[in-house]
Amino acid sequence: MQRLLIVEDEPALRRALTINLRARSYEVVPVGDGAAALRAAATSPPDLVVVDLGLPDMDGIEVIAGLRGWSTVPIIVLSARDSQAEKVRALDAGADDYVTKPFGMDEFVARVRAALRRADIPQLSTGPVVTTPEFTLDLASKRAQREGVEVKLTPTEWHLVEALVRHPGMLVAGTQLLAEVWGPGFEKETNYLRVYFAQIRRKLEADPSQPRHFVTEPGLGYRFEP
Amino acid sequence: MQRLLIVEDEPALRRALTINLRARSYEVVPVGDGAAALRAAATSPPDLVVVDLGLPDMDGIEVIAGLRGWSTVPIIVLSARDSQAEKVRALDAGADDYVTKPFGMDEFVARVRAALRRADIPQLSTGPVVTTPEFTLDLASKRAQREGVEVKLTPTEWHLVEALVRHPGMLVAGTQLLAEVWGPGFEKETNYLRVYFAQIRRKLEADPSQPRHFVTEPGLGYRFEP
DNA sequence: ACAGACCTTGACGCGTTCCTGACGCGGGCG
DNA sequence: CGCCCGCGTCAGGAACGCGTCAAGGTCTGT
Repeated sequence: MQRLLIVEDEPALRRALTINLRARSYEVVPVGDGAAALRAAATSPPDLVVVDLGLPDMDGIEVIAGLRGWSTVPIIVLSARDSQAEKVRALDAGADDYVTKPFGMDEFVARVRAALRRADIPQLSTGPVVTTPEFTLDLASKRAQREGVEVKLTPTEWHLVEALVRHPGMLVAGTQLLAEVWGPGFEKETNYLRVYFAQIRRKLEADPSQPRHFVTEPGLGYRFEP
Repeated sequence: MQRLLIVEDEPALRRALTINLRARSYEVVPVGDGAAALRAAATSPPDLVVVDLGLPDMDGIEVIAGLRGWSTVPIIVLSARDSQAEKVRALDAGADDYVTKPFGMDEFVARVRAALRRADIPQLSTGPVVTTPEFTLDLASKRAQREGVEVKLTPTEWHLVEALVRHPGMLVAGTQLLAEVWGPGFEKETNYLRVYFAQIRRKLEADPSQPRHFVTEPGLGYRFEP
């Protein structure tokens, strides 16, 4: 989860921002003045900072400068002032975006997403990883290992595993898997499923003849047990 | 000098942007429609793209999507439409900033500066120097050495190495590499990858027939192992 | 104009993957 | 009790992807 630092002195707006961002499952650290903001950023670095220009204790520009001295965290500025000079000052001080009050919450959150996305590009993404006691699957980087040793899966095996693992614990009909992996029109080729699940089990399950994670529900479909 | 691609159909505004940005000593490539924009971006990649949402030949969102398929270049959107839904759509399609017309030139240029600055921040996880037990790559100064001795890579080889090394340990699809290095439309030319990876391995790997760092995952893509 | 480096393109051999059919097994049903 | 359907297993042939090599074409610097 990504942590956002909100620097806003007006309690009503601070509360509104906090609630809205938490609702989108960000971790939010709300503070009310610049000194607290710099302190919070230093102790536990956030992934993005939202700062109001009109703070009681110090100018928002100073907060930006204080952060930029040692951090490249994305900064979004909030301000009631709409003058060009003010925007230029904030952006050139190191802000990444400038939003004028009043603003729409949807737009604001979209700008937060954009800023996080831009900053995250170099990050070594820990993509969706599926873990069981016996093997782990990294769907993003297409890595699979069973009891520590790397296992190689073929393209169709990956495709089939993904289609099933996407719904953990759920029962997925064979026709649905066939349509997703081989395309519409292959719903009758249940042979494929038998052959490929046999290979997948041989590579990933401890006892391929008695699968514990890639389970067949006779007559219904298949299920992945985490 | 940094090159900016301006996509704006209205001649007056296109001219005004070009003049103002050239006055700040940017190199400006002005085009009038989306097709020309994608063509220009593919032939000589810009450092930043400014795109108007209201284009004669295609929706600006399509231009953004077309660029984002293979490039992470910063994109600033211009639009006369002020609706939140429109802004969210553009930002989520991959735009970095959204400026509503009419806008002040000073603010606009400041946003250009901010976007360029953000894109320029060196990638934290993979610094400009990549090191493995057998060879070292300095992406910034385009120098490579294997076991101490200098090795020369051609421009295309560098481009391909960069595209892959940017995601260490991750699997990168062949089509993605082709689009990034040769441009969109070359996704089918898998020959290029085989030829160039053979050359790269011959120059950098200890045993080119059994590569340890530039690994190919049959049917899936390629992977760089640090 | 010439030589060299670089990029593109095609052909060939090899290994792997995918598809297909056949066989055996076990449970449900008449 | 015997039949049938669904599932797991196995093996062989076709098709595909990859590595390698070599030749032609383009561009650059001399």
